[in-house]
Amino acid sequence: MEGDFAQMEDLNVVMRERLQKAEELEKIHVPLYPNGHPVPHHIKDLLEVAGEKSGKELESLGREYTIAGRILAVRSFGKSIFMHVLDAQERIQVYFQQNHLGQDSFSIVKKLDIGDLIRVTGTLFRTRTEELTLSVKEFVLLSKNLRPLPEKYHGLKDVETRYRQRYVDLIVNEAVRDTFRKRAKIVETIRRFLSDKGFLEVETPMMQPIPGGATAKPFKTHHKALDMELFLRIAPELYLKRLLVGGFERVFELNRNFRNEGISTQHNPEFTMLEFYQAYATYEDLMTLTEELFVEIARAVNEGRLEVEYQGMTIDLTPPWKRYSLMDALTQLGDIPRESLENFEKTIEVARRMGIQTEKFEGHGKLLTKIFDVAVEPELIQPTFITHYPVEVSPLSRRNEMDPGLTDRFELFIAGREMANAFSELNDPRDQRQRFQSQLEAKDAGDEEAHEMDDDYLRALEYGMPPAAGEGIGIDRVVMLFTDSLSIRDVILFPHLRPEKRS
RNA sequence: GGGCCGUUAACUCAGUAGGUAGAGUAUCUGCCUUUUAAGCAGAGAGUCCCGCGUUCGAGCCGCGGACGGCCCA
Repeated sequence: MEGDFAQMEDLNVVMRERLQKAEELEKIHVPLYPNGHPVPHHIKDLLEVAGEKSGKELESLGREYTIAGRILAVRSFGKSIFMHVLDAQERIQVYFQQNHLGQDSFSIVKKLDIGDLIRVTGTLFRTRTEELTLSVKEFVLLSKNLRPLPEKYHGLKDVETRYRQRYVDLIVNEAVRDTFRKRAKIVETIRRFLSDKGFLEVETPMMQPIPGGATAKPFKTHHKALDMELFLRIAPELYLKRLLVGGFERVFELNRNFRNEGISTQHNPEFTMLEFYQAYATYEDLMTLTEELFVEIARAVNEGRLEVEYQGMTIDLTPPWKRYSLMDALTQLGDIPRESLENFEKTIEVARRMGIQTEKFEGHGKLLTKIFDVAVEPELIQPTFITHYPVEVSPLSRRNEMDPGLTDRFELFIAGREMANAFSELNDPRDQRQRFQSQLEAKDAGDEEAHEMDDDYLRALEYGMPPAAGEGIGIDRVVMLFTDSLSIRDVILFPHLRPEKRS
């Protein structure tokens, strides 16, 4: 194997020296990548044990601990060496002394590099500056570093490198580790919240013959053996509602969707979505449930506080949140006179004046939402539900009983962004068929994002779907909110980037 | 897709008027047994993103391209 090292590319001077050092270690029978060295403690445990104990108290304990981690810093004196070691949660200083270890062993310590993974066993004490430190009695090199870590003080800043080599970003940037721990905590909280309420977690197809449940451009793929076209899902919605027909009354799925659209600070081609469906509930029930869920998340990751600092704004999640119908939002928050939105012609005029591009296939309802996106959405900093979207833009939502041109639907906005979309579900197969039909007409007129006809979904509805409400929540955006992240790429471990060019 | 900005040593960054590149960290050598951005002395390290052009001469100016960031659609 050792010969292969020579084949590693772009060997700079530092790497060549590390390789040489590694080979010297092998020559004196120090394995570079051994296994079978169990690690009974975490640094966190040592910090807990030490607590406020004085150096004397610690030394009188005399107890030995074994931890493992990555060397982050080395301060070497002639016959003693300090290092900082980082494990999955914490870091601690370790101290090697020649007269404790013996000359042979100490000469190996001197060959250790920043970036190496080591296991150390020793006792706790405090230095003159009261820093908790492990005095090493025994150590094992667990994995040799050949590629130097970024600078210890400024760390890794280059955004491109941080995304491409997230492993390095995670090693050197504590805040990044925190963000992804928080992300995990949020996901865990959501799962527990729903499962406590009797929701069943399910997995439905990511590869779908008909991409449905949302209006978006799909990714296309191909199944060789079946010689058929498949699409990566843009939403799990229609499958989850088939499960309501099947008799599960509460289901959820928390997983990836794929949309073949532009990339921005708000959009990654694959993103994580929660969708849940509850039989016998309405969209109004889900507004309350959503408030509850966000409170639960805040309790878990925001030290229980309902005020979240986001990009200099203070967002107050205390329920109940404001509610406006789309039309009220346009007139009251957007300051657009109601008369000028009452029909298609007048609304086109408003859109033109605001510099909004319109397409031939877009009707009155679509225009209203486009005006909303420009005039109202960015202003919705505090959590706000916008309700009663037009049927035209809601092909899967139940009609409002008072006004059949509108739907029993809401979207949730926080910090000027859409966070959730929910509605009472359309379960009348006759109406659903007509809605699909008008989507097909929009498609023929050039709307690439129009919904497809899905005959099996209609067949399912014909068996009878319980009245229900369903909701989708963009998990990446929720994580952005709670981690004060400006870009979606900061909450996705490996965001999509163009391929690195091979030099 | 459009606009603006960026790309220089492994990392963080300087770079004079256009005269073939510099610091700190990291690395190596020497000294050093409680340091912590350890210290002191010395050394090595570059496809200045790529290509073409202007020029006696380009990291720097012009054009084209790649990748990335932010904003807009």
